[in-house]
Amino acid sequence: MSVAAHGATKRRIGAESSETRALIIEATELVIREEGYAAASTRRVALRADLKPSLVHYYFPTTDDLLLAVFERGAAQSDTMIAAAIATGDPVRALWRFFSDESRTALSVEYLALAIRRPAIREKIAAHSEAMRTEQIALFQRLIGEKLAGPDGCPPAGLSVILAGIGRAIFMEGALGVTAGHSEAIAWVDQWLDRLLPPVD
Amino acid sequence: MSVAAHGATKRRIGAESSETRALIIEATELVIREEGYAAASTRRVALRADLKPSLVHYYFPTTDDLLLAVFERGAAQSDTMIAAAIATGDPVRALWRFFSDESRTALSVEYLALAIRRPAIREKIAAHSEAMRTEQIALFQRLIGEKLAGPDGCPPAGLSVILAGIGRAIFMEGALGVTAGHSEAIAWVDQWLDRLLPPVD
Amino acid sequence: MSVAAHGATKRRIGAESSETRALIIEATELVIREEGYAAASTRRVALRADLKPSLVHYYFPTTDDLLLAVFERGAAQSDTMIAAAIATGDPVRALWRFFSDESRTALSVEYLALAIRRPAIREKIAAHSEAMRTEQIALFQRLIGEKLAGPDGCPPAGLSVILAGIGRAIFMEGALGVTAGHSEAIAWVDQWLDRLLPPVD
Amino acid sequence: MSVAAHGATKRRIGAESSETRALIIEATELVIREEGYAAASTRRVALRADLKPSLVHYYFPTTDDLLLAVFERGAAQSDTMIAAAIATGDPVRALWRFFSDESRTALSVEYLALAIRRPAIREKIAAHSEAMRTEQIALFQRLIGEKLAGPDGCPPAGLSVILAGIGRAIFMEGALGVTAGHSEAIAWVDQWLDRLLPPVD
DNA sequence: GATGAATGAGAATTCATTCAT
DNA sequence: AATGAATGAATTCTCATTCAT
Repeated sequence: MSVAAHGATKRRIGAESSETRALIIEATELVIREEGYAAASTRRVALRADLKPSLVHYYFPTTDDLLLAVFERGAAQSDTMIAAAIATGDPVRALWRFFSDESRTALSVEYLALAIRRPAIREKIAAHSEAMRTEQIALFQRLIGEKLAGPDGCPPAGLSVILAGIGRAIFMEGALGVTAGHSEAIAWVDQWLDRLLPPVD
Repeated sequence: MSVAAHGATKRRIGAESSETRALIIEATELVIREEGYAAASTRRVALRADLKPSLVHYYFPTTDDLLLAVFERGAAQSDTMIAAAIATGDPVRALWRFFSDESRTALSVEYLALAIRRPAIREKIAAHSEAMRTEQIALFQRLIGEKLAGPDGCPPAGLSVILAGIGRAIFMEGALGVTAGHSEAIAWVDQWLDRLLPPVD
Repeated sequence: MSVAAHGATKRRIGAESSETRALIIEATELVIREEGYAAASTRRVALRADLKPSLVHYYFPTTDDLLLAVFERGAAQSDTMIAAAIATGDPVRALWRFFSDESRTALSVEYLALAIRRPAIREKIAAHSEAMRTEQIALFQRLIGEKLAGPDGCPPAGLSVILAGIGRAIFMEGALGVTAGHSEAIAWVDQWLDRLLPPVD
Repeated sequence: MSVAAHGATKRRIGAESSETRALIIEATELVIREEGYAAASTRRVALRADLKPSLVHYYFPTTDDLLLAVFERGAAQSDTMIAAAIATGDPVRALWRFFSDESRTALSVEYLALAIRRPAIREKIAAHSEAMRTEQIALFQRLIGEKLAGPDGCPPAGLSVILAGIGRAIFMEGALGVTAGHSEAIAWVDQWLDRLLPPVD
């Protein structure tokens, strides 16, 4: 995710490497996580980071700049986690676990809401989602490509959508306090994956 | 305390039937749909409805009151659509169609985001989600209860979560412009349902 | 206090005798007592009286009309209490007791604040204060007129100011939580009155 | 948590020394004096100071912050005046003069009304009143402590309450236009003080 | 690098008042 | 006698952003 590195779209004071910059991004993510994206204002971020509001603007001239940076950092972390999952001996199940309970999911819902309101960010989010999807499809292709023909089988592309969708649904409903059917859905996915990818013991 | 003869106890200004009231709710839903729930401010709603902001407050003293009314109307519409789906000869597939492409889904995502931030509304949304889920589980139980044992089978409760989750994921990603894997996921669900509930032709 | 009776200054719907009218006045005094005069708005009064806001305006076209009516009722009650005090065998001490702990004092502070903001009401309050003072001076004149010459003595007019002032000060400070010196001041007044008006036993 | 290096912890925007800050406080006091504490709104203060309302909020985030600052400045001025009074050769009479005609009294009544409604301010005002009282009691103790036994005598603590109470009453009534008995009360206090503290000529 | 000052816009309410029925 | 609807003004507060130092 070196998307921002080449940039300087307008003016980009505050080197990418600045500690203060990192502090601000960290604080922003915290605010979003705790109070929602709508609360990610210059003021509140500054308060949380124990910095002056002006300093936030010094590093991130516009709110979009800030939000974008936060998203990019989050996306990079997400990428790292996914890469780690893929690097395990059982990538599909590791991904499924990532989708269904990783704390990243909380943020991804906020980003989604954010995307609807901020065109500048929407693009980045869409690009990142697309890239993740493409990568996963390739992975699944390698791993279960030949299973497609089975009566139970699923195209790799579909599998990615299905796992991500069910995982996110469980998280989102859980946030609301709705849990009926969750354990059944999880159990079904587990068994389904067992059929698609018999666990090697 | 028989003082309350004139009865303003709950100040339900603007009878449920008021035209203006309906107009405001309509405008609010439009705003939410187009600009996200965070945009549902008195001002913007009034602008869209071509009314004075004060009038919006006359009918809905607080923003929560307004948002709640909008959600309730939407939930009622949703209920009607679901009832219609259930009343068809093929309720499961009708529901799946409802989940995956009904325009209601757009709003349901906004409501979800809303619920996370507004406790007053969260309760209502959670209650409604829960009720929908319960109803669907009962329905699926009746229709596919005996299929549970099959190798492909799925507990009714899980099925509700899975269909809703995949449908919502497809819609949400679609809103972002991400579509990879969607048709494959839809095709898979269709075939899966064919196995669970062989279509009667 | 039949000041308002002849009136009809603008329009005076809602006969003086109406029960609803009395209810509104009662509710307004309650609101003022509990939340201060600034809270005495049409809405809040209506809420407290469990009436529709419009009805309050029906009886009291303007807020000044309402506030005036409330003050007048309060002044009348105050007058009654003072008359009762005077009718006792020991009018001066009864008055002193009235000044120093009657719940009326709470309201009188609010009315004072009110007077500063509402010229229409200021006049009435000033007139009432003046009348009370005049009446008391006459009373004190009758009772202690001859004491003036004593080394300890006090002109009747001054006595009225002094007793009212000390009483009000004790109440106002008490509302703040400041009580240092209060019991000493009260004791002093008691002894002073004993010297001015030896208690007849 | 050594993060707080840059230190915005308490966000004390606008150093105590700022000219604008002083201007706002000055304007607020003027508004309170002329229109009562309830009129001390952002808008009106800004108007009086010929500043934008936002700027007032920049210096005083909440109305309580503003009101508190104004009170504190006033209290400081009051303290200075009292200190000056005490420093004269005849502190009791100087204090009595301060109580009965200093323009500060006008504000102190407003503050009192304010204190009843604003808990945040109440504390400060109560603390200040208490401190003033304590200081005066000590002073009076030193000056007239031995007079306590006299037939005319008054405990120092009571004296403070009495002088302040009568002074404030005269001022408050004066503001309403009521003056009957004032000169008599003042004359009586003067003579009383002469007996308690024979003037040294 | 960093920061204080300033500002215009907008948000959520509250209110008094008017009017038509 | 009573009431629902409507409205303009005010209030408190939050925010993004600009600018000068």
